[in-house]
Amino acid sequence: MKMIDFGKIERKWQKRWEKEKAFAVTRNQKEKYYVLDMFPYPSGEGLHIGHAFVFTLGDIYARFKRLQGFNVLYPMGYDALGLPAENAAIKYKEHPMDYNKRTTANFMKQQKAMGWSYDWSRIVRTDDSDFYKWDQWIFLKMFERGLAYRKKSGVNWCGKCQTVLANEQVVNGRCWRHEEQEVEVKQLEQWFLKITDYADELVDGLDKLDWSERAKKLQRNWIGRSEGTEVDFDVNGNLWKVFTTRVDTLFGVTFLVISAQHPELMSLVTKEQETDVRKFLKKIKSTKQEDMDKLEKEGVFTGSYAQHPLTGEEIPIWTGNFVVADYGSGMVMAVPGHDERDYDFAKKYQLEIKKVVEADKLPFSGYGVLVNSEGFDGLKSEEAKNHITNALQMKNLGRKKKAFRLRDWLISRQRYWGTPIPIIYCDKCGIQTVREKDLPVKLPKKVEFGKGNPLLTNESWIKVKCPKCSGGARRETDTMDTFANSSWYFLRYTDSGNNKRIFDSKKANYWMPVDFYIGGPEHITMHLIYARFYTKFLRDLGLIQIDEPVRRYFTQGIVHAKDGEKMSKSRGNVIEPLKIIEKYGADTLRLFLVSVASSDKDFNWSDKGIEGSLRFLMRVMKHKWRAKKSDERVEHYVNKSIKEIAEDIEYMKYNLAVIKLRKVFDVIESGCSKKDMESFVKMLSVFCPHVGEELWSRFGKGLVSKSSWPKFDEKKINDSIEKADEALSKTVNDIAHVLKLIGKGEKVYVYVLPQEVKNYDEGFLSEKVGLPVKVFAVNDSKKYDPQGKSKKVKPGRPGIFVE
RNA sequence: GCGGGGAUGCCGGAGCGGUCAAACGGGAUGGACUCAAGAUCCAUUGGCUUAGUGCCUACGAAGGUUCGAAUCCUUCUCCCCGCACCA
Repeated sequence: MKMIDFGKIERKWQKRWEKEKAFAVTRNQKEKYYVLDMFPYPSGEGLHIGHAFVFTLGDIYARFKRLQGFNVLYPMGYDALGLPAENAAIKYKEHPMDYNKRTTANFMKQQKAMGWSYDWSRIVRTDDSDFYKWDQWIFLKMFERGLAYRKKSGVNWCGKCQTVLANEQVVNGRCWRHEEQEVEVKQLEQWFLKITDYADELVDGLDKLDWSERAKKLQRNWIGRSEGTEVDFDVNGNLWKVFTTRVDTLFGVTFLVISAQHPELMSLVTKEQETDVRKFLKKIKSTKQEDMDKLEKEGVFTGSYAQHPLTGEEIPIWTGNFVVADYGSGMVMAVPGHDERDYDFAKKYQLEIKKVVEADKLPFSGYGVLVNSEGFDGLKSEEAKNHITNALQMKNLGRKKKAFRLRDWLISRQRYWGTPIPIIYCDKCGIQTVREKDLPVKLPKKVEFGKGNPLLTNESWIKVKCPKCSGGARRETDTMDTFANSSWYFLRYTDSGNNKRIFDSKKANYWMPVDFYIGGPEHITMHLIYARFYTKFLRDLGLIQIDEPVRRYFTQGIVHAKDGEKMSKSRGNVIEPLKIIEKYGADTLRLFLVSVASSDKDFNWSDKGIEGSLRFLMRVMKHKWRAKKSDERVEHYVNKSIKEIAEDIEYMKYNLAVIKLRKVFDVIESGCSKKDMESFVKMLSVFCPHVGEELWSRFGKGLVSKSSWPKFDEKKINDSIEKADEALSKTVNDIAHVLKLIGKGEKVYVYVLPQEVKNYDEGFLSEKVGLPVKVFAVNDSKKYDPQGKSKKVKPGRPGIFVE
């Protein structure tokens, strides 16, 4: 049997699509639909199987929407700036710029080999200064509005990356890129973006998004909004703010604790306590980040006292290792009677414990009825919160307040291959922004790698005139976090060639928001938070009208190796898409990837499985497509599958869609109308576009990729046909069963109800059973029925006699 | 600790109140074709039983709701994933 040369067919159609720019789109009257795959980092390794999977998911959806008549924007680009590129380049002793050019070309070639239907005319790459110019522009706009600022604080430093990291890039105290690398906290002055200004909106906006509950929950957790009260405590005439979610326990406060990392800590420390406090701070500094979470609560008295805002009592202020410095105000009120942590601390240092909520046993951290709380006794915790906050408000010593776990985004990176931060330091004028007309600040090509930030090695790039006084000044050598680029690239696609503006608002407003975005779950608390922040900011600049960049976010599963293990070079179980394409063809790979499991679930690679997909495509390709009239049965199956497959695709149940596709093929294989053939090929083409085009070219006009999704006729869907089919195959089984029991037979007689005779084709039965089969209607007076089997006949269940 | 997601036949994986001994794929077994192999096609693939039937046991474990549960509820066990002294 001859193998079909899928490679040849695939190259032929890929060329054709390219030549005709089949998937390039512009704004038009049709309803738009924006499908987006996360732009990849163009690694030198090329496409991996994960890419093959996700991008196939997106491509199928984009093709489907296109056939449905939408004006589909489905772009592609390269997240080419960033540490991996720089590290890879260092490793291969090649400049990142050259390295990227090479790897991107290779990447693109592989993507084309997969048959993905991108609008290649809109390609965006972040290492192009035409792109990152706008990163810088956004930064300037943020700076103007006070959203980009420089601050000295404890920041996460990864020794392997040789740069600081954002909060989001620290996983369990380790670098997100180096599992083995513990993150160090360094006190450094760095650039931050004030994402916290949008924290509230970032939480509220989630409600209207079509994201999985899981994804929304993750973001909510990450932003971590809690609503409470800010209470002012007077310390020697200065008001110190304290955030609490439990003001109802305000009368149970017996001490305050200020974070040991609080910048103002020393101003509270009295002379007598100074030695103790310093000793304590020293001890804390020497503990590793890693051990921090297992640490016992410890603290030292500062010597200062605060005044209770309602009772006027003197409350000692301690400093402790368990208070987070940059959450709330870095100082907490301790209510040992109703908080376990405070209780432990109070026990350890013999501090007073008060009961202010009725409870059998302390500590009790639940809600209840207030006691020992002056005029608030008898109130329930929930109502007491409001009453006490009001009381504080009257004295102007407290107010409602929301606190967030989200921190401002640290975007400085001490590395070369990122967007230069457009800032100039002048000894005379201080921090100056680069003038808009001087953008982009291009990365200098000449730098030395290997010792700290490479940008520091190009003095002539660093030296610059101050934009204000024209005196000697120096450029900022930090570059931006790579996530800055990905925070808005989807907007650039809407007008990627624009060299005057970041994008044309009309175009962006037409295409945005992204209707369907596919990516991994790991991006929910990084990329997707940043992207939402940037979008809101650009909206506030008046550039776009939308509030949210992504309407529907779909998280795909992970492709594991055969045994369920992680794919890795060291294990030698890596599946390379290109090799698979060579062996089986891209369509087979595509089909296999989406038919194993539901797209949101992880699944394991299987060599057997892919052969199953190949077998199916071979069968389809070898089939002699000749049109004849479709009977009722064929029409039923075809129409039903058109309906159901569309639903399955819509809900990303590609695996189920494929099953149905296989089923229709079983039915139409024995012959169908031209229209039904076309319907099948159209549906198939979404999953296997090359095979689709090839078949289409035999009987359709133009490209199947640009045809339309078949329409189904509800009236042709007739489930009783399916029932009759089931009854028929049951009968075949029954006959086989009987034959098995009696050993052998020569002739089979089947007795059916008169109205069902048409469902039982003698030829079909004979073929399946392998013996001559004679069908009689039960009311046929001339029937041959020596054992009276026709008397047992029921609807859908014929009588059988074998002799 | 908090929150989320899982556990289905030899395997992968559908199903998410009846039509379920459970789609589809893979594997295995038997058969057809063939000199043979491969490919292809057909049948079987929980147990017992029977001229096509009937029964039993099954969807992590144990209970419960229901006329009826793989599907709903409760508890438990195990796995995966987020956050984690956030006041």
